[in-house]
Amino acid sequence: MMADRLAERLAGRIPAGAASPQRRLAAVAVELPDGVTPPGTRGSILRAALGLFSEFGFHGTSVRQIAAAVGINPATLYAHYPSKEHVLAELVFLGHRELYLRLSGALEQAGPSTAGQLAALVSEHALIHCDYPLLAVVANTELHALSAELAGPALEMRARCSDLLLTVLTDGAASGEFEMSDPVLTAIAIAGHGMHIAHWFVPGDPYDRGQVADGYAQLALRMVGARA
Amino acid sequence: MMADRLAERLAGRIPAGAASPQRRLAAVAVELPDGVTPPGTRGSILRAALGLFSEFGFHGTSVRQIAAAVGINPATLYAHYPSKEHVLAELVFLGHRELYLRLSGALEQAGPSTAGQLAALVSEHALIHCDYPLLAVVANTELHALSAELAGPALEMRARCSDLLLTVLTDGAASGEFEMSDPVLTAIAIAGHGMHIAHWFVPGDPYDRGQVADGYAQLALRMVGARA
DNA sequence: GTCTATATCTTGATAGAC
DNA sequence: GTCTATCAAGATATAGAC
Repeated sequence: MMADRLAERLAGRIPAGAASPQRRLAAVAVELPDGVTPPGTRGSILRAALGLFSEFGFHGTSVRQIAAAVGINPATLYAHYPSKEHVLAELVFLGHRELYLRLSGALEQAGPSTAGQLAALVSEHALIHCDYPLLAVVANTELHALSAELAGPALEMRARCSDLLLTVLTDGAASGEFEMSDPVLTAIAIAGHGMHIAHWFVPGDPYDRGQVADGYAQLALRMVGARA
Repeated sequence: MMADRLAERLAGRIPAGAASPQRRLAAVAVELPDGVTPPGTRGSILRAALGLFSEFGFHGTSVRQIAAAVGINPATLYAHYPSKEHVLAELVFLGHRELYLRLSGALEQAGPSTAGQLAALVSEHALIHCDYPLLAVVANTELHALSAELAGPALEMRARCSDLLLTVLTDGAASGEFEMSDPVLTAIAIAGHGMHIAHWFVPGDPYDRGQVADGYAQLALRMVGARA
């Protein structure tokens, strides 16, 4: 089976790449969605912080490390951001906004069947976590390091994303297209899949993004008891 | 629907308890498995560190904070542990060992049908995350803060746990009891459910631990295409 | 905007009395 | 085992020259 290597990697017996087996995520490429990276040094700071925060966490990363990764003096960072926390806040918000935009876009393009809508939602959810695993890990696991004020805008986006999924599930249950013993528990389980992907996915090893999206969409349809 | 409050909480509109909505986990009770807590001050340190690490992370918690929570002088901690990292290492290992012990125990008590074995494994996996959410969060999200040497024993336990699940899934696929397009991807998705529970579960709000275990077992059986 | 230099504070960990 | 006292390093952030 081609996926044997992945099973071994997930069991911790094969580290992804040359890294240690207890890394927080398997991916390495530092990438931000198109059109959202600020120009110049500000953007460089954001990308460097993304790489470091995803690997070592917010509290495990110092301003000096970020500056060194960018190739600037630590003091220069403060010409672009008022604090280290504000750098994290921008990343966390970017991640959540991108998620909402892509999920709502996918839902708009889906047809009228709730099964199709669910598949579109779950596929897109998987794809964004394949495309931006570092951003997803930072947005999700470092959100708690923000003050309530700085976390607020991201939480608003998160709430909207939850609503999208829950609406599709309850619609499907109401129309009889789905058959679930507990729509909320099912929604929770499906929503958890995306974040998990960000931790283990490495492009083409052994799956590509499309295979992951299809696989999880199929699983979700089974979970909701969609009539085949 | 009774679970509406949970949906609202997960969307971030109702914080669990009085805490901030961006907490890393919803639970609050600091608990360690029976018979594993060291006696005296060493045990108090472990419990205090568990509460703080789960909330603020390893790098977000200082030795002084741990000592203050225990009611001892910071220097006293070093009479029981050689470093802060060693406190974390003990927690991480305890969590992983407990998981392996309970999973393998559940599997031994299950009958010969692979569907029953899967249900037993998934139920137990859910239950332990309901019972010890703080320990689960620390064991999983702070493992990366350990050196390779200190993380090793926990990783060994983790590998064994992965094997248990993957064996049941491939057995079920071989016997025809299950029907999956991709057993590895399915195993990954099912394994991810447990950790997720540790983040959102609060006893009785609105589910009790048994309902969560049953719900996830049912979902897993659907995911593997078990013949009803 | 970027730098040098530094203020101020907190950190993990140790020495040594009791 | 627990304390007081403290060290040395690293943290975030600022002042001010260019």
